[in-house]
Amino acid sequence: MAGRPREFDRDAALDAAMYLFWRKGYEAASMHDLCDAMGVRSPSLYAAFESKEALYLAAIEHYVETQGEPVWDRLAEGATARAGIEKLLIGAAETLPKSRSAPAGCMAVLGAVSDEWPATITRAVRKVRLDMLDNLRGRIEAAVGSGELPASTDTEALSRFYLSVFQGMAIQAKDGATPAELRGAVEAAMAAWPGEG
Amino acid sequence: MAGRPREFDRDAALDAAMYLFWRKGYEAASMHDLCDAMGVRSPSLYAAFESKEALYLAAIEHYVETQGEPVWDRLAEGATARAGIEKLLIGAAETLPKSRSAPAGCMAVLGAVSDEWPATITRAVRKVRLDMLDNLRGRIEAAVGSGELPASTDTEALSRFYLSVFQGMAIQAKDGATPAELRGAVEAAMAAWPGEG
DNA sequence: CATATTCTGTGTCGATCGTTACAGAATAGG
DNA sequence: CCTATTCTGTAACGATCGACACAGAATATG
Repeated sequence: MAGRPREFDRDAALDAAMYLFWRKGYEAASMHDLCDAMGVRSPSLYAAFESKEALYLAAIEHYVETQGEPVWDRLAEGATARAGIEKLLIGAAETLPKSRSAPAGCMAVLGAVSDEWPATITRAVRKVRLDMLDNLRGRIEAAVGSGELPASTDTEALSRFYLSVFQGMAIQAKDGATPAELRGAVEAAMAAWPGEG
Repeated sequence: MAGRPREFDRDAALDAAMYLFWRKGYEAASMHDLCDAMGVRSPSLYAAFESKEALYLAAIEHYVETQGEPVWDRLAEGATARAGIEKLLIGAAETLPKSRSAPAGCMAVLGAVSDEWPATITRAVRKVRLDMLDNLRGRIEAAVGSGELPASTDTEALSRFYLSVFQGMAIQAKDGATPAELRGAVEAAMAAWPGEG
C-alpha cells in the first residue's frame, strides 16, 4: 500500500485512550484530553478510529481483552466451581483498587450506568456485564452437572449473587477500598456457598 | 419581604431535577433538559439554586431524604440484625428496578463513579455511600454487643460484604434485573450470615 | 523521478454547554 | 400612589464540545 506511514502506534494509542476512558468515563474524556493522552492530533485520531464513539467501543473491547480476561480466566481455574469463584473474587480484590498502573474500579462495571451515553456504547458495555453473569452461571451449572452442587440449586440466583458481589466490589474500590478490605468481603461472600457454614 | 413572588414550587422543581439527574447523571442532564423538566427558565433556576453544581447537591440530598431513607430505615427494623439486613435488601430488590414512578438503580450508588464530576459532588455522593457502610456496620456491631453474633465476628468484612451486595444489585437493576431476580440474589446472600448453612 | 496515496498539523466549523445582562412584570412597605 | 425589591422571559455571552477542510509532508509504486 502506498501513502505516508502512520507515525504513532495504533495499539499504544488505543491503550492510552482506554486508561483515560477508564478513569473519566465517556463524556468527561474530551477529544482534547484524548489527543493529549494518546499523543496524536485529532485528524489522525479520526482517521484511525472514525469517531469518539467508535474509539470508546474499541477501548472497551481492548479493556476486556487486556484487563478483564486475565481476571475472569481464574473462574475456570480450580478443581471446583467454588474454588474458581473464590479465585475470581480474590483476584478482583487485588486488581480493582487503584494501583500504580491502573485506575480504581472496573471500566465495564462502572461504565454507562447513567442514561444518555450513546446507545451503542450502553449496549456494548451492558453486554460485557451480562457476559459476566453468563460466565458465572455457566461455571455453576457445570458444578450442578458434576455433582458438586445439588440439582436443586438455584443457579440463576447464585450467579446473580456472586455477580453483585463483584460489581459492588468495583464501586467500593472506586471509593478507596483496599485489597485487604475487599478480601474480607470476599471471605464473607464465600460463606454463602451452598452447604457452607 | 418585598419583591415579586416566585411562580413555581421550589420543592416540586427540585424533585423534578432529582429524577432527571437520577436518570441521566450529572453531565448528561443539561441545563436545557433541567429547565424543561422543572418547568422553569434558567434565570429563575439560577436565582433559586445558584448553579448546576449546587442544584445537584440539593438534588442528591433530596434523594437521600425521600428515596434512600425509606429503604434504609428497614435496617433498624426486625428483632435481629440479620432480619434488619434482610428487610433492607428485600426492600432494595423491590425498589431498585425501574418502575412506573422511578428510574432504575440508585442515584447514590451509580453517581460520580467516574472521575471529573465536580469534586464537591464526588465528595458528597461518596459520603452517602460511606454512610451506607457505617449504617450496616453499626447494626452488625450492635448485634455483636447483644450476643446475636459471636465476638469473633469480622464486622468490617461482613458490613462490606452486604454493602457490595446492595451496590451490585443497583447495577443489575440498571441493566434490567427484575425484583424477583434480585430477591434470588438476596436469598443467596443471606446464606452467608455467620452460622447459617 | 513522477504520481498516487496516506498521514500530519493548523486552524476552524457549527452546535451546545453553563451562565448571565437586561428589561419588563409583579409584589411589599411607606 | 411611589419606590424598592424580587421574580420572569428574551436573548445572548464566552467557552468548550466533537468533527473536519485544507495544505504540506512522507511514503510505495511505476
